[in-house]
Amino acid sequence: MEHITEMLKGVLEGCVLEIISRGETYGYEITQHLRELGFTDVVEGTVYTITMRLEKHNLVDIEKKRSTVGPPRKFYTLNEAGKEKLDTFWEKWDFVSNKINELKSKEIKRRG
Amino acid sequence: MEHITEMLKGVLEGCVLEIISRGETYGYEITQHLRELGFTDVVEGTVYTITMRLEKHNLVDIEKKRSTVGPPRKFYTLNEAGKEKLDTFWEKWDFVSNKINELKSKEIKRRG
DNA sequence: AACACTATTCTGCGATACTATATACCAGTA
DNA sequence: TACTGGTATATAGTATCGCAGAATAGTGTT
Repeated sequence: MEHITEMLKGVLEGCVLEIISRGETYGYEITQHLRELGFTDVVEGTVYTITMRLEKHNLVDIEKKRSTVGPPRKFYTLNEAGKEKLDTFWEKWDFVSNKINELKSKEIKRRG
Repeated sequence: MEHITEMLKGVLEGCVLEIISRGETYGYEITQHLRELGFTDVVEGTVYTITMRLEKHNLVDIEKKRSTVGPPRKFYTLNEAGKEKLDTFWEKWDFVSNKINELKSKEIKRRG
């Protein structure tokens, strides 16, 4: 699926939070998870801007570890604030997606 | 529900297209529909920028009609291009929302 | 050395929704 | 007449977010 850029706004960060919540991981690996999920066009730069934002907002803890296959990796884990942010994200997601599916399936009340 | 601004990016236009597809309507009324749907914080200005975009992209036909309760209304109907855009929107929505719900519910494959 | 692969970092851009405001039209009321 | 409130379009400016594209940096292989 292509050209879903705009539709990903506001949800990609939530997806990254969710992925990090499953266990410590780093940017490059997050990108691969997203691609496997089906968001095949996501590139490293995009994920980088998100992880940078998570750092800036103090939602993650960071640990740098050496790798045998390349430069050091920055491993992320969610801290308490990050977990709260993730919970809030899913609440918003449920709300918005329910409303949109409602619109998709239901008749609209028309005024006289 | 508040602060869902970013999550609405990319879907609000689709919602407006869907609302117009149900029958000719105008900006102010579209805003009210969205508010009734649950997007209570959507304001006229936001919808206006969307309808202007639809006009610019030639997705709607326009008819100006007088009103007994205020200034003239600009009624919109979807043209063929608009209907195609709407179909594409729902395809993208189904794709994205399925993927995200998948992420929400499933385990992630972890590599060794 | 040269190359391939992994991985992070950086910067500027375009698209979108929001804020705030201005303008205009009409009805009802004092 | 003047005022108020609801209806309705229009516009300028701002912030956020994902993307494109490239640079940089380690490590192992040839």
